[in-house]
Amino acid sequence: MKRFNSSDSLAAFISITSSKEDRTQNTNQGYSRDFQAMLDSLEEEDYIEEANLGSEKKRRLTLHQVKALEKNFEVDNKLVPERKLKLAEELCLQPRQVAIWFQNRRARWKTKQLERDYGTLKANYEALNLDYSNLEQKNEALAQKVKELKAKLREEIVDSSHSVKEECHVSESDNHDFSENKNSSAVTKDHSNVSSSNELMNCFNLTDSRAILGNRYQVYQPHLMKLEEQSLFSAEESCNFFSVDQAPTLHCYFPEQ
DNA sequence: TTGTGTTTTATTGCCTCC
DNA sequence: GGAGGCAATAAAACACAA
Repeated sequence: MKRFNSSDSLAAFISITSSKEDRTQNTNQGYSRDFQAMLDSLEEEDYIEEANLGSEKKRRLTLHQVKALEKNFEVDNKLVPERKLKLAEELCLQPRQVAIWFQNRRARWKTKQLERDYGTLKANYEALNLDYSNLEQKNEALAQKVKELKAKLREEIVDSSHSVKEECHVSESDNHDFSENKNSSAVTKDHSNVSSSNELMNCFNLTDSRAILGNRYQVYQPHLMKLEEQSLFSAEESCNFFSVDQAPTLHCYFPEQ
């Protein structure tokens, strides 16, 4: 527990009188010598009276004292006992007053530092928030674009499916002999009937959407199923219709192989 | 002049370190 | 256990609008 001792009162009195000196220096310039003396005596009476009454009224430090303390605080915000005593002596203050001033000054500095940190964090948060909003907008735009492209792709698939059906119907009537006259050995794996296969492939000369479609086989599989369902061709015959990567042949395409 | 909000000085109680 | 730091708080001093 820290308590004042008897020397503190004396130091307080010294502090008070020194404050008076500074104050008169600061405020009473420009008066006549007599008037100045009168003011000095009046103020001295006041201070002595206060001191005699044991008044413990707070007295603000003079500008000179505060400036000196601030300067020392900038050098080091902690006080070692030697520096405290030296400062107290230089500024006509109690060592305790110097210690208290530094303590309060540290508290003020800490508060300011917290405010600065808060400001920095707030600025960082706002910048980050802005970045996030921008990214979110870009993300939404990209999602919209993907949606549009998917819709477009669907349309193209539907269109091509219709055209395949129509073309196949036409082919069925035109090449009726092909499907009827052939027997199981008509289409052989030696690919002898190249010309007719070319014709057939022409029927399926689909719009080359290779640029759009990544995996043609998968994409066109439903069409293949429809063709099979309609019994337009045998399973073997329907093979390889969409293998546009190769020269049009009647090679069967077996994904397992 | 006065009420009110802010700043500064000082106290108190607790904690840590040597 | 004493010295010193810190947080919380009191109280005086100060600033300022009405």
